[in-house]
Amino acid sequence: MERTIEQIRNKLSEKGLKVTPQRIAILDAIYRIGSHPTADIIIEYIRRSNPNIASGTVYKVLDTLIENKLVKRVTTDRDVMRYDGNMEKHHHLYCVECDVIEDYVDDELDELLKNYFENKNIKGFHIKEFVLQIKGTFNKC
Amino acid sequence: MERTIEQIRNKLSEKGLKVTPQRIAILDAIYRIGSHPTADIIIEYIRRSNPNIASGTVYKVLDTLIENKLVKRVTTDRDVMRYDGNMEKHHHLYCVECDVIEDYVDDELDELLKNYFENKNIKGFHIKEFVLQIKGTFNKC
DNA sequence: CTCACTGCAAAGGTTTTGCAGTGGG
DNA sequence: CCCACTGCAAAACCTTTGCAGTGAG
Repeated sequence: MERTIEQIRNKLSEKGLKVTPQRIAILDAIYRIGSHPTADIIIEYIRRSNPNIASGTVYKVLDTLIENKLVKRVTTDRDVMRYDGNMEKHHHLYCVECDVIEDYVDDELDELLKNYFENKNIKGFHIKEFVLQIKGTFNKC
Repeated sequence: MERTIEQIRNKLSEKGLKVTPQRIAILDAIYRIGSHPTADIIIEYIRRSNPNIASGTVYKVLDTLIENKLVKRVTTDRDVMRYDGNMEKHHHLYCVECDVIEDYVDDELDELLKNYFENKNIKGFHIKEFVLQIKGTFNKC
């Protein structure tokens, strides 16, 4: 995944979005922070270099980025939303100790699930996507 | 899963919890509503027969039930929490159209995943549990 | 230039907290 | 009886919204 400022500008304009400093900063923050940050962590991160960004703006931009498939929400069983800038097909490792969420990419697994459910045919339901949460602990925890 | 009032009383006292009318009502509501309700739906449901229950109480009781493994949080990418009274190992079908979440029990799938990851051995991570979200649409949607 | 975007501040919705009073064991 | 639990109300949070002003194309 390419992530220089120039490449962020390109991603935005490819989607027909105006390339504003705020949008660049938010995408850049998500990429740099890496660990599926909350809106609040993104806001704090950006304010270090750009103290004037409004939190309302961050939420609006995140919605826009999600609509335009540049960012995904990460599902958790907490009530604070977390965001993910990796748009490749992947799953997540959830640490139940420290709340860290790490990407887990595994094409073989996707193939396995796809095949399994093709034969399974759940009645009355049409599958679009799988999201596997792998919960456990990192050794360092 | 047994769910009469008497059985609910037993579940509570087995965990060493005081058997209060509020706790019974909340567990009973979750079982009866079935469809992974929000706290708000639980509160409305209970108030029909017990108008005096405080919403703070419901949240406190839900936390207690979760700590004592009588209820689980359901993972979603929304900011409202949903609750699940089915403590058997199972996964969920998520309808992206109508927000319905339905239980999906499949021991064969659990076996498949268990075996797959036993050989896989993710470095630095110790797996405790899998949660598979199966996203799609019900035919009626 | 113009319309989409931002900043600001207020409002909305959900969940948590503190405390006095109650009731289950 | 006593301590855990409940009701009530306020507060804390996170997120959304409205609007006037700004700036990207």
